[in-house]
Amino acid sequence: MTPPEAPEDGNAAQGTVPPAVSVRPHSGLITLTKRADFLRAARARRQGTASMMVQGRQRAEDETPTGIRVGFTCSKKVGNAVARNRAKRRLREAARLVLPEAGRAGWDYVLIGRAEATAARPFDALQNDLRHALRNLHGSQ
RNA sequence: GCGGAGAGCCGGAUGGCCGCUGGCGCCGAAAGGUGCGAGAGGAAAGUCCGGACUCCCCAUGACAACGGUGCCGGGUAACGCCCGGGCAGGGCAACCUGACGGACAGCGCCACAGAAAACAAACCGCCCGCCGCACCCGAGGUUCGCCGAGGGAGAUUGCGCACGGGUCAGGAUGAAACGGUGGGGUAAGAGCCCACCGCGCCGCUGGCAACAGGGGUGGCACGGCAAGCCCCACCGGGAGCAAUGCCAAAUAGGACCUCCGCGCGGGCUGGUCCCCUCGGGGAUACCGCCGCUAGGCCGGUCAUGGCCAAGAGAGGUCGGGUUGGCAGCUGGACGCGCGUGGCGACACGCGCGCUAGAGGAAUGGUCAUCGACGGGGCCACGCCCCCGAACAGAAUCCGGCUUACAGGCUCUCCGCGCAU
RNA sequence: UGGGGUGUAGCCAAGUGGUAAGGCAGCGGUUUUUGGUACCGUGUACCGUAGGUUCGAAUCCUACCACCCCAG
Repeated sequence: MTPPEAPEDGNAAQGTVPPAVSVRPHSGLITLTKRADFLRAARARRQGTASMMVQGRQRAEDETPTGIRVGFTCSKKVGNAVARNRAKRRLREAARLVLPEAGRAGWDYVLIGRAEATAARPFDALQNDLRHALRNLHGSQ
C-alpha cells in the first residue's frame, strides 16, 4: 500500500505561512514544530529501517523554498521520558551529521524513533540506516 | 567471627574531538563572530498534603453547608510533616509498628448458628413444696393374663409432670453471651461471703498534659462496630504561571441572554429658554454636573464596612482574530562552615558562596584510559580476554509525604560464639 | 495544572457488609440424513495490586497500578 502523493498540499497551505520554526545556522537545518507539517509529512512517502522510520516529502512551490527541514517523533511506545529523550537526541545527532550531505534542499524529513533499537544500535549503523532510507526516498520518486 | 537494629552519605571518574542552551567580556551598524565560565535528581516521578506568588475590588465577625484533621506537649511560614513523651502490640535485645477523641447525646447494624444478640426476661434443665402412681386393704368386673370405685400409709427411693415457688451454676452455637479463677456456703444455687485479678466511682501524690502510682469504695450497674450515620474540638473563601501584566500583529468596532432600574432634590460661574434699565435677574421640559435614596454587587446567609448607582450599569453565553515577543523566571522560609541555647525537631548569631533556566522544550553524540560488581572462557590460583551497567529527565518556586532504585561507604548500638 | 470516571469468567455485565446473578461465547448431550435453530446439562472469577478496619470486605479506608474522559 503506497501512501498517497498528497497533491493537494499546496492548495491547502495558506499563501503566507510565517516561518514558525527555529533557525539553526550551524547545521543549516530547520526544525519542524507545527503539527500540520508533521501531518503533511506523514501522508507522503516513508521508509523504514531497523532503527527508525523516515518520512520525507518535497515541499510545494508556495512554501518556504530553501533549506532542509527535519522533525523528530518519539511516541510513548518508545518508553519512558528518559528513553524517549535519548532516542530523540541520537536521531538529532544523526540528522546533524548526515542530512547536510545526503539530504536535498526543499525537502521535509520526519525521523520516528523505535523502541529499543533507536537507543541500542551502534551509532555508525544508525547513520547508515538514515543514508539508506534517504536514498530509497529520493530514488523511488 | 556470625546474625541483626538505627542514623547519615554517594549514585562511576578523567581526558580528546564534534555539537546544543543561557550568562559575562570584546569586535561589529546589524546579522553574527570570538574568549571565559555554567548547564538534571534523591527521588527531577506520582501529583497526595501544606505554603509563597498572582487574579477574582478589598476585608472582619457570626451561623449554616461541605471537606479535612483527631493520645499529649513542642517545632515550623504552614501542614495530614518532624521531634520528644504516654499508652497498646511485636521482638531475647538494640529497636520497630500503631487513623490512638467520644459507644451513659441519639439513630442504625450484629447474617448463619444458638434457649437467648442487648435488656433484661422467656425456654430447656436443676431444686423445694404439693398432687398422682409404684406400697397395703379392697366393693365389684373378668377373655382368668388382670382391670379397678374407694380407703390407708406416708420413713426412704423412683417416675410423672398438672400446680405454686426458688434459681441462674449448666444448656451443642457463635467473633462476642447478666466479670474470671479458687474456696466457703446452700434444698439447688447465686458477689450470697472471702482471696487474687478485671471493671466503675471518689479523693491523694507525681507530671504543663496525655498518663502513671497508691488508697478508699461499689459488689458489677457499662457487649461490639464511629475506616455506618453521628457528637465534640480544631482548621479551611475560590481559582491557578496555560495565574497575571505589557507590546506588536490580525479580525473587528459585534450578536444574544439574565438582573437591577429608568426616582427625588439642588440653578449649579455649563448648555438652552425667558425678561431686561445691558449691570443683571429668572426658569429647569431636555443635554451636562453635584447630592440623596430604592436597588444591585462583594459566587451560601446575616451583620459591619466598602463599591456601583438611575447606565459609556453588573454578570454571562456565543461569534471573530492571533498561536508572535517581553515580563512573571529564578537570590531563596537558599546552601556550606563555625559558635551559642535546647534531650531533640529547631532557633539565633557570625563568616563564606551564587548553584540550570528551556519554551514542541537545551543539558548531547562518539572515542580512549582507569575503577567497581556479577556472569562466562582458561585444567587450576594469579594474570589475561569478552559481555552487561539501578530507578529515572527540571518546566513558577519552596517544605513534606508516598512510590521506584544495581551497587557501595561511614558511624553508633544489640544478640550469640571464641579469646583475654 | 486542575477535575471526573472505570477495573468482576474469553466478551458484555448485575451485585453497595453475610455462599458473586444473568446473557453471549466454549464443552457435552437430545432433536436433524448432516449443518443451523431449539431444548437440557456443565465448567470457568485469589472481584486491578498490596495493606488495614470488621467476627466477616467485590462492597468501607489508605497507598499504588493500568486505562478512559473533561476544562483552561
